[in-house]
Amino acid sequence: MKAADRSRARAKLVAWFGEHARALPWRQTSDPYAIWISEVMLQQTRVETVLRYYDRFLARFPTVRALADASEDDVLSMWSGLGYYRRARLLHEGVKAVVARHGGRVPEDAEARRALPGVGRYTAGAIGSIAFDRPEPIVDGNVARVLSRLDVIEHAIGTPASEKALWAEASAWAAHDAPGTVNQALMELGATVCTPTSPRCDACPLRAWCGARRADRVDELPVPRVKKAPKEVSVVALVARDRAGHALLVKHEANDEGGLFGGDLFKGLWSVPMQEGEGRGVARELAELHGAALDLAEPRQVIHVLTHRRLRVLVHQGRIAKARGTGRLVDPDALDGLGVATLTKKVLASAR
DNA sequence: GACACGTGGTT
DNA sequence: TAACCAAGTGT
Repeated sequence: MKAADRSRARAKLVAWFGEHARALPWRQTSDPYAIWISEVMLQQTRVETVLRYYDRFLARFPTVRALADASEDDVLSMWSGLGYYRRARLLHEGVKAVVARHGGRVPEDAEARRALPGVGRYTAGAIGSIAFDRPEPIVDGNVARVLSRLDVIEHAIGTPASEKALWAEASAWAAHDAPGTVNQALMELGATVCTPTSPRCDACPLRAWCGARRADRVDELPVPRVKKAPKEVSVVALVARDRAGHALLVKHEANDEGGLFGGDLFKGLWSVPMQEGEGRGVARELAELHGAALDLAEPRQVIHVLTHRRLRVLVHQGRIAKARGTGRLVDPDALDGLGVATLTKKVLASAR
């Protein structure tokens, strides 16, 4: 888009945002720490979902120092159910780095911000523009869609050519007054008007400058990247209870055995013993490993879909007297305060 | 550069 | 209902 057009379009967009911006909690603050939290929570996650976590998380960890001083267990417990748990671990590392390197203040310097764990190009730009009013660009899924349509960018999303064009254009949009407002307005437009399907072009403040609309190609843009179908994986889970009905939970740590649960998946979270595989033999191994006795009952099935995997979990039941090692016996109805993935809750619910 | 990393809502 | 997708990052 030409600079003169962009200038008029920006003014129009900012005016539109002034009228139509949703009143979201992270828009009521200029605290860079609070904005950082919101940006990390919002990664690949819907606003409505984040609304259930944001205030609670900030109340528990109101400052950089409060979060830096917390245990990873406590951080993950407040993140429980939000998904992409590595975000929480990296955020925790990030605030610790802010304490260690920057005296507990989120750095205004762009390079210093970008160097923090869990702070990539997008998050650095979001904090910089929104909290510090610095002319730094952002490109998230919304901005990518808006700019792809506006400028008729035909390269598939995620390709180097597309990234280059989008960040260049986003830089031009942000290189003026009120970059934080401009950036948020671009995202808000993508979230509420320039939507993936059924965009409301009639209500769009930028329709006069939209190349896709002019060419009647709004539905063709942006060009999606090709995705592979999730692989189906069989998993055996063991719900072993003591006489009080408490179930054995073990902390999920990376190991060198590889396989589905040998990597970063659910790392640091508590779960019932699980192992890739199928059949009663695998269940018996799991039970033996943890000092439990396997029940005769047929396993229940739980389907849980991740981004790249479709998990078919067969939930076996067993009995146990005492937890070994780092295991703990936990009341399945009192999981608050524990970092637990939704999969674990589904597995426990299937075996009640 | 492709892939791993969660979950829930929408179509 | 299967597919898609939502304010990405790290390896």
